[in-house]
Formats: sequence, structure tokens, C-alpha cells
Amino acid sequence: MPIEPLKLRQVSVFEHATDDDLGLIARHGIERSIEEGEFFFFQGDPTSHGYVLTAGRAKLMQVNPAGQQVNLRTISVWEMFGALGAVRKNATYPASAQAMEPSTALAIKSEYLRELMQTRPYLSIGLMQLMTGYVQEIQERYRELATEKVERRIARVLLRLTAQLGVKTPDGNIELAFSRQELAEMSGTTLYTVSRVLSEWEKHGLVESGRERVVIRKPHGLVKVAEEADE
Amino acid sequence: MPIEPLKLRQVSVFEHATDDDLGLIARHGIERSIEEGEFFFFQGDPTSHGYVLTAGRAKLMQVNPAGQQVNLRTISVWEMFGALGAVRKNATYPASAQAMEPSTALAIKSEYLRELMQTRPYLSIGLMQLMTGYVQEIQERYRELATEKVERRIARVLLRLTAQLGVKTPDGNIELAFSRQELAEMSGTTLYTVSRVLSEWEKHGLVESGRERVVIRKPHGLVKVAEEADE
DNA sequence: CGAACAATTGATCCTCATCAAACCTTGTGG
DNA sequence: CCACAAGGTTTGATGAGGATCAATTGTTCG
Repeated sequence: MPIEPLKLRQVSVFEHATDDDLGLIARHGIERSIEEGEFFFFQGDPTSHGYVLTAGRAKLMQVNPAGQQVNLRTISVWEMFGALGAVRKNATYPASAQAMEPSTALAIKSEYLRELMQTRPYLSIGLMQLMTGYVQEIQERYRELATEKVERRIARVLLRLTAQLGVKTPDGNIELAFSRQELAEMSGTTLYTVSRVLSEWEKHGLVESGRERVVIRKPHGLVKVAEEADE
Repeated sequence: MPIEPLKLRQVSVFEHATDDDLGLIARHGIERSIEEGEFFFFQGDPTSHGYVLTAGRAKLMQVNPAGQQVNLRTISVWEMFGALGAVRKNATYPASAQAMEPSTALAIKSEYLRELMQTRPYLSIGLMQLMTGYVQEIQERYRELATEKVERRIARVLLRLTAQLGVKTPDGNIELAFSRQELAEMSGTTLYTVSRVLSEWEKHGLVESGRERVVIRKPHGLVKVAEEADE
């Protein structure tokens, strides 16, 4: 089933596109559905396409030579990804994009994106804003990783995820669907440490956790952990 | 003394500018000279200007609430900085820019940059490429910080600096002018650890170090430290 | 020459990673 | 519907890698 063009307006980069442009983009794109754990593209592949996630959830990650992986970012629906590499000719993706659940994305040829950019200033500007936001986030995370203790980093990760991907439960709390392993990769630590920290927080009533699931009971308490000077 | 407009062609972002444009930019810019240790702008200031470094050397850094600082990037002559924030209206600089030696920069009003971008596609594209390069570098460094041991990170820092800022000595070696403290901030560690690692390397003849100075004797040896799997 | 600042080096401590084992949860097939 | 397998989670024990602190030594420059 082909994508409804006007829905693309939800993509921040296409916010100021004309309806015609959205139609063009939708028609030039190809929808690709993949299973959980599969990849849209790998780090090092030539940057043939830019993507817009239309269903599911994915993550951008890098792997080091020894095979350890780091999560750079979680992508939710109507976010653009892989476009960064598409801007430059003959570049390769600096990271891999893996589906965290069955997912679908609209793949748009890089050349076509570049072509559009020549005549649509809103596109370059939108992409640039996307990128500046991204730079700021990762700079921030870099600083955190360099200077903050693990507990605080985990708190920050949960807060970020709450804002981006939190799901309200019937009883008014916010639930996140991530495994310990995933949280560890996002905060630059190990699943053991994440588990210990969550247990500790659970004792104090800050969170409630289960298999591949964390419920935030006291966001304010987490903010305190994230912000407060070391005791 | 006003800046020679055509020299601005050396700035990667202005590579495809017309001579006229360079003249315009030079005339709209104001040169600002500051002493070592002073700042061009602080993290959190409104992004009033984009800068081009015309003399000296500077660093981009972030400070956390506790006052610890992290170096994001070293800026050398003819590099643009602070432009990232200038792209967005009403934003604030995500980092501070501090002179590492007496330095001069051409400050260009953000609004003027945005105005130019509307009619000069080369500018948006150039800025975007600058940014993609930057994103890639910091992503890479983020991964390093999360997964690599200190020694390797320090080796990487030295190699990066060698490429960007290395100065050939008469006897054919490459010299870097950085204090232990600065190297520590760049590799996410402490000056003590940097000192120990350098001493160790010196024993093996890889480097030779002095006050605010490191001479790379065997770049290949450093590459080995940076790349090789843990023994 | 002496003051100020950078670097070294040793001793100690602390945070986390790592390893191992047991425990839960979820889903599947008999 | 139960039993079992598979994979996620917890928790304890241990140790390594660096951070931190303190004292000393070197270097530069007025």
C-alpha cells in the first residue's frame, strides 16, 4: 500500500514543502519493511538513500572494531534518518540503522534529494536544522559521557526517552519499552549496572521495572538524580 | 587592518563563493582580536555571530554544571565556528569558544548569514557539509569514549592533532603544542593519566615530550596503539 | 634568582566492568 | 494445560582501570 503523501508533512524537514513536492517525494520513494533486528543500512555502505520511518522503531548505532556497539539515537515514526550521509556525494553511512521492532521506512534516492535541494531552499534549511539539533544532542551526550557518573547518565537517558517515546499507562504513569541491554548501550555502560541502578531506584519508588519495560513513577525524582550535584 | 577578502576563499564554506560575495562578507564582518584564555563567545549566549578564525588557535568546549570541561574541537586558521548556532533563529551557542593563544576572528552577523543563505545555495550546501563532517567526527569520538581504553583514546587524539595541527620540526619529526591538561580534556581523562601514558610511550621511543609540547617520533607506533586489538 | 606554573610519580581509593550462578518471564509444543 | 526452553534479569564476588591526592621535580620568564 503506497504512502499517503500528505502524511509526509509530519516530517520536520518537509514541514514547509508544497503539497506537490510531497507528492513527488512520495512517488520517488520506495517503501521498505523489515523485521526486528534487521538493518535498513550498515555503517560503511554507500549512502544511496535517505529514509523516513513510517512505522515501527529503529536505532542508529556504531560498532567498533572489537564488535562493541554504541547507540547514537533512537528513531521514531516520521523521523528522517540516513539523510546526513545523503547530503554528500559518494559518502558512506557513518552508522548502521537497525529495526527494534518490525518497521517500515520510505527510502528516497540520495541523488533525488540533492536534486531537490538545489531548487527548494526549505529543504536545505530543514535538513540543516535537523542536523544542528542532532549535533547539539550528541555534543551534550559526549560531555555527559566524559564527565558524569553512570547513575546520572542512566537517569538522563530515561528522561530523554520519556520525552521522545514515553507511553502513558492507564494509571497515568509513563512506560518505556527497552531492555536493560538497550538502556546500557544508550548510556554507555553494561546491562548489569543498569539492572543494579534500576533496582536501587525501585527501592526508593522512583521507577518500577519488568522484562523489557520500565515505568517511570516519579519523573521529578529522576530529574533530581540527573541534575543534582554529587552528594 | 581590514581583512583581504580573497583570503576568505580558504574557508571551506566559502569555497564556491564569487569574488563579490567574498567582498561583501569581508565588509560585513568585524575583526575581533582576543588574548589567550579569553572567549569569543560563551555557551548559552544568544547566537549573534558566526566566526571565521583568521589568526591564532581556539577551542570549542562545553562545561558541565560542576565546572568540569570537555573539549569538543580545536579550531585552526580559516575554519568557521559558531555558525552552527547561527543557522537557527533565536538559538544559543551550544559550546564556548576560547582562544588557546592570542587570536583574531572575523565575526559575521547571524542574520546576515541567514540572509545570504536564502539566495546562495553554495552557502547552505557548504555549511551542511561542514556540519556533516562535524557530526561524523563527534559520533566517532562518542563511540571511542564509550568503548575504548584511555591509552588508545590518547593515541587517537594525538593522531588527529598531528593531521590537523602538526608542525614539522627541523629534524623531520612532528611537534604538537598542547599541555597535558589540554590533551586530557580532549581525550576525556585527567592530566595525570596523560602524563603517565606519555612517559610510558617515551620509554618505548614513540614520542618525546616536554612542557606544553609533544614530539611524535613514530607515528606508525601510535597508529598501532590506536588500532590494534587489546593484547 | 625566584615565582609561577607545568609535569612527574607514588600511594590510595572508588567506581564499574566482568564473570558466574541463579532466578523470572514469556512463549511454545507436546 | 503443563513443562520446558530461551532469553531477559538479578545479585554476589572479584578485580582492573583510572581518578584523586600529595609531594617533588622541572621549566620558563620577568
